[in-house]
Amino acid sequence: MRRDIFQAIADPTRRAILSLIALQAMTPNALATHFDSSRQAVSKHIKILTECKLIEQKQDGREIYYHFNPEKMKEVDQWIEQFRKMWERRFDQLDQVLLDMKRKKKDK
Amino acid sequence: MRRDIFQAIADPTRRAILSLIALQAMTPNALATHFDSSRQAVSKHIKILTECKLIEQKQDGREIYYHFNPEKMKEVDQWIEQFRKMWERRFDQLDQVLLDMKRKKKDK
DNA sequence: AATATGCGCAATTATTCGGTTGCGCAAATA
DNA sequence: TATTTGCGCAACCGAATAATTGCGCATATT
Repeated sequence: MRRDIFQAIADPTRRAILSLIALQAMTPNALATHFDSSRQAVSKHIKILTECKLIEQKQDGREIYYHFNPEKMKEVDQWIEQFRKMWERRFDQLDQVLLDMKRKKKDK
Repeated sequence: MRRDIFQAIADPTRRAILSLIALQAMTPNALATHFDSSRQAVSKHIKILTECKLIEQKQDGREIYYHFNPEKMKEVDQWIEQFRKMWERRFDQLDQVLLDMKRKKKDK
């Protein structure tokens, strides 16, 4: 059973769940109203998200509120980090091109 | 056939391929030497990465060099963006706590 | 020209995934 | 106390995945 964050956010429904929960903690039933699939289907997604610590539960009577855990999402950000400099560098290069164009224009 | 970036980076082998190619464009054979699985298995991953534009091919004789496309990876970063403020806010709160502690210490 | 190499494609297979349905249990409500 | 409600768990099913194997086709190399 692979249960890492990348596999967790691979599913569009789970990404939607995360976006919703990030705004406000919700119960499985409340979440399910936002989707076409059944409560159980949503609950399965919730289980996966919980197992990889992207969300956390907090019992309140018979209701369970699921909260978003930003710290875990950081891990994705950290993986992206190795590539970030590449598109930023490309941006710098574009800046350079624009500067060169300006210079040429001035030289005319 | 779902072919979005999130599904593409869900596989650990594909993530490794991306990390390697980001450093230097490579051929399928060169890539395959880094993994236990066969060249064909690696080629399949390459195909998926190509289909969702995370990498691009450049033919050179009978060899095909695959390059990393940072622009596409940006899309993941943009999705993460909606959560970033949450862990940054939490960081701010920690700062606040530290400031409060300092103040209390001074008051003593 | 004959052989070797690099590669993509197609068929096959075992495993995983996302979904539904049915169940049982505890908490709320009548 | 009887019923309803919120929820997790287990069994099952079809579709998708990841990997292997075998093939054919170009481009190099001999």
